[in-house]
Amino acid sequence: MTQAQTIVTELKKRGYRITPQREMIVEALTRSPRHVTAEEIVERLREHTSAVNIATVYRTLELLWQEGFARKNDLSEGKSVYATFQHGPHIHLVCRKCGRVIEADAAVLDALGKDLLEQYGFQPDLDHFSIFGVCADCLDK
Amino acid sequence: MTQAQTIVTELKKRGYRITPQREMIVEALTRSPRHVTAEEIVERLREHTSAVNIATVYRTLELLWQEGFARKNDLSEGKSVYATFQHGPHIHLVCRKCGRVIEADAAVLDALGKDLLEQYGFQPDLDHFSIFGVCADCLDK
DNA sequence: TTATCTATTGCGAATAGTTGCAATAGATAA
DNA sequence: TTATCTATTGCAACTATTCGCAATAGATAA
Repeated sequence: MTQAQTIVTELKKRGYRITPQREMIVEALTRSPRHVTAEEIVERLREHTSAVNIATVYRTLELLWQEGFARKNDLSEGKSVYATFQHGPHIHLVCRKCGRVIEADAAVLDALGKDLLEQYGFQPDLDHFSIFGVCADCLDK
Repeated sequence: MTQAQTIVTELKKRGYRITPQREMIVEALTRSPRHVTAEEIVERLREHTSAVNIATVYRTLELLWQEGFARKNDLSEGKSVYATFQHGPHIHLVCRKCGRVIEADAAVLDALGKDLLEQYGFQPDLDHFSIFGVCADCLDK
């Protein structure tokens, strides 16, 4: 069973209807080795089939995010990127001076995740996570 | 010397030109007791003077953020909010299920900030910070 | 003061993402 | 199967934000 099939089955179990559009979007997302934007998903689908409307792609990605099957990430590039969990957890350190994105090990967030759960009962999404700030190069200047 | 004057003086010292628009935007931002959107700034300014263009407001807020005089925050409400440092540090826990925003003490991030600086030379902006996840109520369901 | 240089503004167009609504089509039960 | 209910889609309009470019106006030096 592919990852896409697993997700679709689980969505159905949760009461969502399974449409060809949703199947194709989930398929495209799970096949992506990296983060993708909604626009990229539409382009990829256009290669195989008559286009799926971009509003549907946004709605489906939002659904997948809400249901915990995808990560949503704002890299401050003016658009959101989405991904499934295939590639290992990591966080993005985004420099607000030069815009550079450093990939850091998600392990630095372990303690934070534990605290938030214990103190606030809040389960944070801590992989594929963005933190804004100033990078080493820009600090020197 | 007001906070607005301090910021404007410092901007000038860093080589930026001081325009009436920038002065008014900084003034409006520092007077705001809460987070504000670019649109709210424009409305506030319209009360006193002929309107400042919204593109200028966006550009100025971006500048203030880059220079470290303002926080920029995405609450996943479809718009960014900005604030200065007058009100104490806190973080937002945004539930991706119900959209609820919980304000948490920024102290939970102290250890993280230290780690990022030591391991990556990265100085993160950790007050007025958003973390997405699932809140206690939605976890129960 | 005045001239000069170029950063900043305003405008309108472009991009990213969302939303209301009527039409379509999954899912369920008969 | 077929009918029914309503979730989902597509479309077009709308909101938030950015960008290119010509006009304007701070800052500096003469």
